[in-house]
Amino acid sequence: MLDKYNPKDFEDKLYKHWEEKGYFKPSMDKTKESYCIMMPPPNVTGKLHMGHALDGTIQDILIRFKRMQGYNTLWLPGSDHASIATEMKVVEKLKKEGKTKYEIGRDEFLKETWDWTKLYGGTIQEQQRKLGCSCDWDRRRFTLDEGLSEAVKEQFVRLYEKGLIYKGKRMVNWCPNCNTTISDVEVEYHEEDTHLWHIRYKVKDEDKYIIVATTRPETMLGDTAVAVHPDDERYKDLVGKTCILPIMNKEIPIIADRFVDKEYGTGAVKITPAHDMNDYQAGLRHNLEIIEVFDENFKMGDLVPEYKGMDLLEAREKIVEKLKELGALVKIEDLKHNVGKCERCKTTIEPKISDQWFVKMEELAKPAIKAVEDGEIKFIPKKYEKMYFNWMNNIQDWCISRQLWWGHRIPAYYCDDCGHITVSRNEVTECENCKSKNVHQDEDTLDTWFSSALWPFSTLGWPNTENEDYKTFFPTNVLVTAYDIITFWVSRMIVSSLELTKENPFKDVLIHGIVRDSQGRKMSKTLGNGVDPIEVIDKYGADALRFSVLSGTTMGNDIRYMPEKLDQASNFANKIWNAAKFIIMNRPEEEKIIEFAKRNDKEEKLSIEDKWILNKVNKLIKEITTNIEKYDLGIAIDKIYNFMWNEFCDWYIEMAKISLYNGDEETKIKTSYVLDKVFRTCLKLLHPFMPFVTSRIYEELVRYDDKELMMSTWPKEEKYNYDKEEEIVEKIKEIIEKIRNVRSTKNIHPSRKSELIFITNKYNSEIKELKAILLKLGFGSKITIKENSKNIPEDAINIITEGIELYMPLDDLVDREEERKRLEEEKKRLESEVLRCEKMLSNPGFVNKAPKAKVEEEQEKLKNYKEMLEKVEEKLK
RNA sequence: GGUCGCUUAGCUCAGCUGGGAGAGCAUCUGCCUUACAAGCAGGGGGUCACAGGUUCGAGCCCUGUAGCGACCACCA
Repeated sequence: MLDKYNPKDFEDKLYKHWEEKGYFKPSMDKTKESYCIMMPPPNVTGKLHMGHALDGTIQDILIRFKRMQGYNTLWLPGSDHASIATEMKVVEKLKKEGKTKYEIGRDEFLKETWDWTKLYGGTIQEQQRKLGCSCDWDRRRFTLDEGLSEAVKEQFVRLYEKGLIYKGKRMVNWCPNCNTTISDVEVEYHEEDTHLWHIRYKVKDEDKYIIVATTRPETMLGDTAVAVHPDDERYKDLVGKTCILPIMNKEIPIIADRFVDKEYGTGAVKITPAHDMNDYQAGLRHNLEIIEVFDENFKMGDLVPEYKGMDLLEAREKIVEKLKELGALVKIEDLKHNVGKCERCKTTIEPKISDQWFVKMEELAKPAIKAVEDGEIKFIPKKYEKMYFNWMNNIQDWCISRQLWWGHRIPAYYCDDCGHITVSRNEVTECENCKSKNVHQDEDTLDTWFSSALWPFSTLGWPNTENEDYKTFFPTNVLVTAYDIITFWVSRMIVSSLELTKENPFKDVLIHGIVRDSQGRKMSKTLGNGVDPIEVIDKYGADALRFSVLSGTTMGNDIRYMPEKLDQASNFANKIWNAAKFIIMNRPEEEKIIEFAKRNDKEEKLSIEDKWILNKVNKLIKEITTNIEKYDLGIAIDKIYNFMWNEFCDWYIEMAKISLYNGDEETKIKTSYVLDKVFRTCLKLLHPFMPFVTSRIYEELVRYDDKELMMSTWPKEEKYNYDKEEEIVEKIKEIIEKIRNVRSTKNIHPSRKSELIFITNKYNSEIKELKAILLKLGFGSKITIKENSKNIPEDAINIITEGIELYMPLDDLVDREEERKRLEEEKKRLESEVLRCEKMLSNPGFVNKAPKAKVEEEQEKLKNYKEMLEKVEEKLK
């Protein structure tokens, strides 16, 4: 029995039950088409945030929908080792204990980290369970699992053997705090107030100076050139000469290079190849010496003994002072400057030259671009394809090595004797070149994305492609994620999959937006404006949370978290809960309903309103199915909401009360049957969106079989022929609404009924048939049907609609003056409608060029408006 | 700087291949009608950012302007 709606009473219980029953597992039915989604793996030690809640809800809807449609569905969950994030947390923990990772050593550190992930690794999964995610937990994977680690090695070795992975000296972003390389996409730029120091370098053997502008005077010690733009008239005669670097008193060349911006600063720039990306590139072009100014800890090196060991900012001051002394400092300009910061720890990024591993991307990108161009992989919404192409067409080589311990260690082994590098799937103990036993493995690990790029297939056992899961579920169907990782992740999955499996990893890429706070700001730890989905679930229930992140949204657009929406959602859950209570409360014995359902002549027993609601829910099935297939989830859920609340509860249940309260036994059974059927269909359509409340209610409906809602079949459209009935009931609804409107504006108490006098020759029998409904919902005391307006009390309220005219005698309650005013306004309205139609129809362009149906529609409207207008005018005489 | 988006009711957002502007919340009025006051019934409220253009017809298509946002690149 249903008591009061309280999600806590059943949500956890139901989830446990589903899991125990094994409902989340694929059926592995060979006769059925498979449908597979790989859940984007959250950080192993992460906590669920609103983004996950949205992402999980969308995927769960798709999986539950396809499961009900009979597909062999797999939704595979898992987690990501998140090298930097996790390692930093453990480093912090060690710091609190007064230790560093170097002190305890690599093995001990990894052990600590595994313990850490085991301690916190289950949190997010428990939270996903609370959300209702129907994923197959037994198949969950972790990027550092044995199998997945094999896959990572396989990818590395294959790409290396094809010459697509290389080791190179490159200028990389170095975070001095994390002590690791950071990829370009992990650098955030923040604007800072700083200065532009103008320093003059004396041109050798001439009485001229060249003035350079720099934001980092401390790097000048490592300058190996000064560059100007080749077309810059100011400096043309200096190119090819040399100048003297102050402090160092060293001769450096003046070169011309196109990368220099003539307009910026002085148009002349100092070149420090060791500490600036552009300078490094320029250095390569001009064969400049690379002189490092800093040591490996980013303190001053020993170029000038005086500064050795100094902090960079301190050194900057000293050097500026010194330049002042030397008269080399021309001026200091204030400047707002974008400084690269580490995304995680916010430390200023230093460009650094180091040995790194790279993946050559240009060739790999080509088939990945083509797959999307050819429509084999579709982005939804399509606009994100542009983002993808934009990235892929300007692709840079991917730096995959990280100076971290937590992750997949690079399977490259160096020979201490001959320097040869051996790359292998297996541990190497002997140099393949010189057979020396003095080999050691690369100390670095691989970028986390290098392993998550394999997620769609490494999780299914790849490189073993002969196993059942791989054969059944790969390629997968849809990838669901937010737009912010299209470049990091989606693009790399497509690349890796096409290279390694020769298949597209998925068919559709469903992109959703980001959940923002109520003021539209990104939710972030530093702002402290994050909303904990678990707190929301505790307060409103998982169904409400799921509803609130989807209702009224569009795929790809950001979503603002609005607590009011949760009220709407739980009100809705409560509403259908109460509708269920009503249906059950007034229901005859179930057997009688089941028996009725089996009758061949049951259609004959149905009333107009039964056929109306059946026809409407039938159309709804089609619409919702199409909407979900097109990923229009926000539209779908709002349509179900609207149908259940406004059509089913507000209209059909109110109509059904008449039969249930006053009808005979057979009518009651018939009505209960229709209530059950329509409501059951709605629950099925709603189930993917709000799985808990729908399942709980479904248990209480008539039990035709033992199937639970989530394992029941998705409703199919019936071949009804009830359009006429639908039209009639809609007409009656229109009349009832007009009656209510008039009564409401006149403040007539509901208890005050009136006679309803209809004048019609079109809807005669229908009015008779729907008499009880008109009386109840239209506050009628009696219904009379006439053919003309003779003998009707003069002061009766008059309502005119297309085909039906209605009079309500309410003598003492009617103010004649007011009633006249009301009719005047109605007249005005109709006149403007007539005018509008006439205007359109008198436009030859419209009549000649618009589709015929549209023209006829307008002609029909004009006719009806004119008829109604005549009647109103007559009334006003 | 490049690319992509957004601008619709007081607020948050929908609006399908162009054919009379919608929802939720808020607000106002009237109702405790035996599923639900977490409710029922009714109402008010919009120059669809601005300016042009295409079209018989534009919230929707094209061009431009303004404001906001995201991503990429980069600023010596």
